[in-house]
Amino acid sequence: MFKLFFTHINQKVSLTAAEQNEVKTYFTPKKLRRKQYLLQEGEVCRYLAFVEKGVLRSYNVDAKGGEHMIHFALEGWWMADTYSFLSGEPSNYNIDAIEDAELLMITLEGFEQMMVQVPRMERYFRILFQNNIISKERRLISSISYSAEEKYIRLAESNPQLMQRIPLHLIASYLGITPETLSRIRKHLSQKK
Amino acid sequence: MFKLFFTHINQKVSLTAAEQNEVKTYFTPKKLRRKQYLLQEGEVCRYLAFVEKGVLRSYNVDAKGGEHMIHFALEGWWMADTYSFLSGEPSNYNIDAIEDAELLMITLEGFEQMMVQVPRMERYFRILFQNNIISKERRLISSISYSAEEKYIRLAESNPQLMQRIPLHLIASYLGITPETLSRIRKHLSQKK
DNA sequence: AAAATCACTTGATCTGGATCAATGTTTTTA
DNA sequence: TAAAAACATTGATCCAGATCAAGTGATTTT
Repeated sequence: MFKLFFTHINQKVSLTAAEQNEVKTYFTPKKLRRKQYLLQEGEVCRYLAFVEKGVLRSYNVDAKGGEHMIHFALEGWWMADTYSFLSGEPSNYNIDAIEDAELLMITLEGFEQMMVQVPRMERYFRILFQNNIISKERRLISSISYSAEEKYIRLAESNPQLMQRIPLHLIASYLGITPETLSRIRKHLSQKK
Repeated sequence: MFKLFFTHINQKVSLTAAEQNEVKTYFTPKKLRRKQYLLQEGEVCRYLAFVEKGVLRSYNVDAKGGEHMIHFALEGWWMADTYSFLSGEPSNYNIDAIEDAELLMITLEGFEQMMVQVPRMERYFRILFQNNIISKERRLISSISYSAEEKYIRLAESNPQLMQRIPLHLIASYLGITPETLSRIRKHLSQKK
């Protein structure tokens, strides 16, 4: 269950066997069926989840009932509504599984305790957050400075795995464009080649 | 010089006098005149800078010569091209001063050493990065899901200080809209009231 | 295995915000 | 303190991408 988990962590910081055993105690495994919610709008996000298997997404619903996909997480990624998780305020987002998933979850209390007890995990998260900032920055710039077609190309290049795993209408939503526009972009790109 | 700096840090973690003295040794002060560059496109971003005074911005220049403002930093904020700073790759961005500024700067080597030597600073940055992720997420959602007018309102509400300090055409650029559109939005909003 | 829902495509039309252009205003620089 | 540069506003026009509408497979549900 913790195989992928420690592989990922040990890529950034090296934990001793003792540290690994301690870290394990903070996490609870959970299985999620396709379409099952991990978090629903209005609830407080109680868990930060590591995805061992499957795919999660987070999204919100606007005034007109339109869904906007905010994030996704494949194997090896983390998922939560960071704001709600850290502040304890109710979330504006939903998180559910796009594919059956296996998660390792930690509560905020567990997380904070672990930061104190296992300094190397604080390092791990500092580094993880650094990298997260870099990729959010990339997405932000994409979203502000590029055309719909360029956004799609940049995403497809930086995350080719996604295209296999996530339905196109969700990719469109993630890019902030409509499925119709994405369909036309893909048609256009395939004709070019 | 370090007054605001330690005020900010001590809001998140409490440093002892000894820790403060050690932390100081990693930082170099620097003054920047209005319009002076801290970083130019093509250079590696060698410093992470804390803004003691003044205002910085980062921006890039697109193929058509258009400038896109990516970030700004007022007093108490940090500024760098995170990606270039951490990876050592040349930056695609420029950073300069919008107002005369006083900075405290640290190199990557200094930063990494400080993370090891002063664990409480690693905690500080872990928390800083957490919060940074939350605000980037907010901006991202704004940019994907809201109209130009809503984006402006959200920014004005979450960062009222900005409106006083930063010229409107840069605010427009930060929001990913044109100055003309921003001008019309502001006219429209002022007529409403 | 029929019905319902979901995913994707294609076409026609509409629109928010961009672009182009001109003018006024404020700030900087020499 | 005059000239130049930067900033902001307003108007006219244009277009990338949204919206609306309809149709075709896939996949899920019963």
